[in-house]
Amino acid sequence: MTGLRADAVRNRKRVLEAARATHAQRGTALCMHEVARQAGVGVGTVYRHFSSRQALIDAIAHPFFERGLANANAVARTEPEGERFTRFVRGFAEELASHGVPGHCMWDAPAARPVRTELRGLVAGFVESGRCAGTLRPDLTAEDAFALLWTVAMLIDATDGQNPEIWRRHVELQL
Amino acid sequence: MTGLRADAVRNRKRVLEAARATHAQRGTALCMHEVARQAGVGVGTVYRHFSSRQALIDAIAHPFFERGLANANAVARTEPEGERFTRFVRGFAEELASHGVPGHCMWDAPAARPVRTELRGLVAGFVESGRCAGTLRPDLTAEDAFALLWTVAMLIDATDGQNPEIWRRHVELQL
DNA sequence: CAACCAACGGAAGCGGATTCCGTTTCCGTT
DNA sequence: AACGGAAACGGAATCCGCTTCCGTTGGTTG
Repeated sequence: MTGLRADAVRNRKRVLEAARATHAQRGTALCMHEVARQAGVGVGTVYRHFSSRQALIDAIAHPFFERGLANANAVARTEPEGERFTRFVRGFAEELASHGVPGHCMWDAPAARPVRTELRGLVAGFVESGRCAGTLRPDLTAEDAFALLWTVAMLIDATDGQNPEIWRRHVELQL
Repeated sequence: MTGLRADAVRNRKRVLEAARATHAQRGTALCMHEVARQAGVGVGTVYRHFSSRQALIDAIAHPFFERGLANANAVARTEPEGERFTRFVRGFAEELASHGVPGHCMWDAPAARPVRTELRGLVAGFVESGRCAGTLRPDLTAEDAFALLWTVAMLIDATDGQNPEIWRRHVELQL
């Protein structure tokens, strides 16, 4: 019982689907009326469920964050200490590229706040492990690591998934 | 003789000045009417001289590119081979940060095309020198170097000149 | 089944870029 | 010096997308 009326639940789902579809072809340039039309609802309805364009985009990106977090946890559990950071970064980059999520959402989306915090903790752990294991330079901070993730995300955004060469090399050079 | 009428020359200059002023306080969020008002001309005039908002921003960024190029040339002339690339990157970053130019202009602006090409050549040279001198890893390509410059620019943009710590560390880590 | 209120739809409002065209200003010519 | 046409100008009008508002609809509950 979410407290939402049945039709509201249905519409919310439709809007999200339409948004994903539109986002898949228009990217972040999706437009609210278009989404509404495709969902078969009025714009007002889109706005009741997602308070702004950005909020909608954030919502689209959300499952991606979840997955990123799950990955990080898996890495923390299964990878050897020295490899955690590098494996995580690679996985993160691949996922980002194949998913077409605008990288900046990751850092801006209020919705992603808790995920981000948790991720930050995990990454800090990876960095620490890597330093101890001697596979990462000893002066690398968690901040640096996050900045690195950020640049990777931006690079992927910018090349729009095309040209995997460029960002793959960037990732490898860094590591 | 530019072929431009005297008033056109005068107005173009005024518009550019107003645009710089507005850009200085509003950043890339500058608005065409505001610029027009401040220049004491109509919006139509702004558009005759700069075909779009983006074109205007590019124009503002132009002197910065020129300076970057001049710097690169200076570096090529005066710095020891092994230091060229790192010195250039540092200078470039500092300039970018203090000038408040949106980094992406550097890469997108059609106006910056020739500058970009020339810069690319110079940077390729720096990379080559650095590799020969043994101060850069031997597998670093000119492409990589450009990607690196790009990420630095983006990082600076993102922190908006604030937080020099972050990007300075990023630069140093890379080098 | 009636009454209430959550949800809906989409027209209207708004802000900012861009266009259009009637008016004004320059400048080479006579 | 004054004429005529090309070059520039100004700014109202248009376009476009996000967001708000409010009258209507139709689930839900007693």
